[in-house]
Amino acid sequence: MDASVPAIVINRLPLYLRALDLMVENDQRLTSSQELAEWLGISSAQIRKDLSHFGEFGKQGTGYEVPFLRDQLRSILNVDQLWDMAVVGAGALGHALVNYGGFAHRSFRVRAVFDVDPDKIGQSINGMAIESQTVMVERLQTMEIKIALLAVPVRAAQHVADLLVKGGVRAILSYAPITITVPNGIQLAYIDPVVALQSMTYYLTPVVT
Amino acid sequence: MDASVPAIVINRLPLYLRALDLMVENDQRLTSSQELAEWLGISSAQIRKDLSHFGEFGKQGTGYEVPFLRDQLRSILNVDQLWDMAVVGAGALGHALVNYGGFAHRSFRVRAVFDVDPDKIGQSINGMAIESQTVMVERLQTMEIKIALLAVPVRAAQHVADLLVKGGVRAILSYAPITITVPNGIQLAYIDPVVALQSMTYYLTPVVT
DNA sequence: AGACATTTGTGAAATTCGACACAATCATAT
DNA sequence: ATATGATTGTGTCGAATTTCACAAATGTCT
Ligand SMILES: NC(=O)c1ccc[n+]([C@@H]2O[C@H](COP(=O)([O-])OP(=O)(O)OC[C@H]3O[C@@H](n4cnc5c(N)ncnc54)[C@H](O)[C@@H]3O)[C@@H](O)[C@H]2O)c1
Ligand SMILES: NC(=O)c1ccc[n+]([C@@H]2O[C@H](COP(=O)([O-])OP(=O)(O)OC[C@H]3O[C@@H](n4cnc5c(N)ncnc54)[C@H](O)[C@@H]3O)[C@@H](O)[C@H]2O)c1
Repeated sequence: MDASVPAIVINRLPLYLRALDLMVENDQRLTSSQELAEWLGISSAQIRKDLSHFGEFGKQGTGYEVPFLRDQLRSILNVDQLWDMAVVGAGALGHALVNYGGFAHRSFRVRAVFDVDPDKIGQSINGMAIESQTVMVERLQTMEIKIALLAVPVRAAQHVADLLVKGGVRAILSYAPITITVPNGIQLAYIDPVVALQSMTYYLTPVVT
Repeated sequence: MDASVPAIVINRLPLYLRALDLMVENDQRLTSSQELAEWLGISSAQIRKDLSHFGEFGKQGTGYEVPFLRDQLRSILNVDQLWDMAVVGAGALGHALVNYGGFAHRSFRVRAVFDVDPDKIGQSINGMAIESQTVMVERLQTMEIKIALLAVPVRAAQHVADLLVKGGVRAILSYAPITITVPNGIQLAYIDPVVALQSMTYYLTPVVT
């Protein structure tokens, strides 16, 4: 039970939770740090140490009760509630995100979509109307949306991020491949496939041509 | 010039490269570890240390020549060549990936798309025909594709990954939210927005209802 | 009941990583 | 020519992180 748990530990918890979700789906009752470790490709000691920051969840000689540990992790990560999200940018990626069926059972749902393109505004995706960016700040506030997925072009990303913060958003997951600046206390994460790819090509032998 | 550079260092290099690409676009000639550090939100010493693993690229009192450093990073990361990629799974996400215009100028391009759905096979995305998964292994080999983007449902992910490896693919970027097992030497990375979101909600105050 | 096999939680050791601080170097101005 | 200001590359150290290893606890088997 630490005062402050290292971010690197927090970043692993969702992976533990993901593995546990799968086990619950398969009606698996018990697991162990070793089983989790093998599945995730890390050491069992690390898993035990990580969990020990938050309490004692296992039983010696037995391991962990899967549904119990899952609930504990959900509670720790504040995903024992359903979080409403906004998607900004109703382009190719925005469409995929709004239609994505993988959010709901993992504690998130898209409740609003915004764009600037007049041709797109008013259209609907998955039964949800695309709203104008001009009403975004106000809508975010009234809907009390705290999380946004940013799927706009690079040139608009910082501006939109500023508006999101103005609308009361507290966490932004940006798909735009550019560094964004947000006030202290606002959570920010990036998803950039090219960054992931370029880390892998380092280890690949270049193609001889 | 180390024998083996820590993976954590390698993972930062693409971020440096991304920042440098932006500077090149703005015709900026010179930069410094300090400027890069501010932009990326890390310390300047870290950037210098990271780069020092590979050589001396800067000039004291001046900093780094932007185009030169960019080229060096490209060379280090093996992205001074264009890598061909396959996309597997022509669903919502697969479509967005195939249409994505952000790969080309960052050293990647999608050259093949595979799916199992008979309704989708034969259709084309962005001028590229969706091919049957039954010919995938063979096609990967003849096209000498070494990188794949995995955008299939969870239940198919491990099976498709096995096929990719059989086809000679050496690096897989999986969007399926499940752990995949690959042989030693095969690069594997994941993109899971929910994992990113759940790390952020840890820091958010739960909504009171 | 007692022996045995497991597995947790955690101090301690080992390792990895990042921050600091500064000599060396370069450009520029006077 | 010299002084000045800026910035790199790196040795050193402290902090952060991971691994080790084991006592304690639990369930099972005979
Ligand atoms: N498509 C992909 O697979 C993919 C992959 C990785 C990253 N990305 C990134 O995600 C972002 C979106 O990609 P995309 O392929 O969907 O692009 P896109 O061009 O298809 O869509 C962008 C959308 O954003 C809207 N937009 C522009 N300015 C806006 C603003 N100020 N406010 C609200 N909406 C605005 C546009 O009208 C458009 O509908 C880009 O930054 C891209 O680099 C995309
Ligand atoms: N859509 C998103 O924004 C999003 C976001 C994050 C992660 N994901 C993940 O990406 C994957 C794809 O998501 P999606 O929304 O595009 O789903 P989707 O259902 O729209 O598309 C999946 C496609 O994969 C094809 N497929 C199924 N089995 C296959 C096989 N064995 N070989 C080849 N193709 C096969 C299907 O025919 C379908 O076209 C899923 O694992 C999903 O969890 C999607």
